Amino acid sequence: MSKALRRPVGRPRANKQVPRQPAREDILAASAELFAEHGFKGTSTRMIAERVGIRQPSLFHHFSRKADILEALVDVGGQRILDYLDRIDFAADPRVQLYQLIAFDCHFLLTEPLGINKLMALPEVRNGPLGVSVDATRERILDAYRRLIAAGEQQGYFLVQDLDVVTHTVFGMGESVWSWCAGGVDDPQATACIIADMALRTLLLDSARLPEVRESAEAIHNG
Amino acid sequence: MSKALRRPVGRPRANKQVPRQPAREDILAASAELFAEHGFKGTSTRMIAERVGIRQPSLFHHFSRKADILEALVDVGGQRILDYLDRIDFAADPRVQLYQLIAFDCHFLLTEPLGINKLMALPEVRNGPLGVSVDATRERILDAYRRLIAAGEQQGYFLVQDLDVVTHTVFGMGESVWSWCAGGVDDPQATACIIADMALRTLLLDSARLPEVRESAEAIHNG
DNA sequence: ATTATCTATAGATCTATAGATAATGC
DNA sequence: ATTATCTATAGATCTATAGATAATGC
Repeated sequence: MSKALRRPVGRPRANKQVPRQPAREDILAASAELFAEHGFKGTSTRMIAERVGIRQPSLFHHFSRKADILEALVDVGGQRILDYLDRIDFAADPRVQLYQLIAFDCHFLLTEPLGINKLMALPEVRNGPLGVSVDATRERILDAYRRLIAAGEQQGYFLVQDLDVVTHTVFGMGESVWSWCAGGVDDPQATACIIADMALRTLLLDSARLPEVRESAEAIHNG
Repeated sequence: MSKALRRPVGRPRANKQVPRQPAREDILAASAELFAEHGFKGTSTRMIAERVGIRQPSLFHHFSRKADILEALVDVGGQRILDYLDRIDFAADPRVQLYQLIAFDCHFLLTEPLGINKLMALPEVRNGPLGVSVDATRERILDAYRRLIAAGEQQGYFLVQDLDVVTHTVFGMGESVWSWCAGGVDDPQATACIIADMALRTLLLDSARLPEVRESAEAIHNG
């Protein structure tokens, strides 16, 4: 008998279906979709439970408060990016590092299965009790962008009129994918490169150097 | 006696304060702030009423459903932009027209008093019953961007790798201001120009021409 | 014994309606 | 007479708890 068909521990579900993955995973996936569509307050625990295929109070066996579900989702999303930031080499060519950062950011947002990017726009995430940790994460990402852009300017590669405005705008170029890629995108890698290209053109004094920056970035990425 | 001190028609408010502007205006302003901070569902009619200084059921004298408040707010924001779109001259130099569109968009988002831009990110606006009209507005704005970018490419001014990706990203550069200008910005006009500059550099094959584009845009704007 | 679910429900909201009331306008 | 507010409240949620139950594990 395959393990998947074996009845799991615990009372069977009312709908008699056997879950194919742990309920916790199902809850997170269902909640991510619903929160993105209806907002946190606009999604009732009943709606989540219904999509998962359990009764509403059963949710509380896995998460003791509704807000904990949102918190778990946001944590997952933040961690992946923070891990990447730690691998940036701030001593290397800032043009190449920035290209890679933007491409990674876009690619992550385009491929991450739970659509966590959309959750970051929820007022409950930005202003709610989670606000503190989300803001800290966001600030760390922005800071990486800011440092790379400032370094590129100092080394004479970039034209920067106002560091803060430029940083936020470049950051926004990557983030903006979530607002329209809802249905996903054919080739996330290619899209990420187009956006990274555009971001670099925004900054480079000599945009003729873009091809070599792109090549270096891809060489390191693949090597 | 000044008109402001004269008691208005109707039963006095429980807090005994005399309103200085029509209740309807107060309700819209209070709701815009609260919706942006807590989301639509996360804002109760009681919270709105409290901020306005009236009792909760009194709201329904001005708006018969809570959703009507949100709808009124979104309509105001959309109309200003749509009016601008009608004034675009698609026969003129697309570089200049695009520069002006981006600058207008940013400037509007940075100065519009109710912060309506933030409301556009609410799931209830994007996916709710209002979705239809909001999507139509958004699509019309995107279409203006798309047409100008395509025209610029055809006339040999712009480099466009993928019209859709480029259009959304350029559009997103303007929109991204709402995510960080929460507290407002010192010089909205200057910020709008920096962002329009960046957007054009993203597209221009020959970025040395940017100053003349900017000058033309400003000349028309002031003329 | 342990686990994951179930049923039933308490208690706290939240939206909107009904009908009274206290002003101004004429 | 008209207006904008008020008080009181119905009816519909929604979150979370309590305690029962139906599986597996040993």
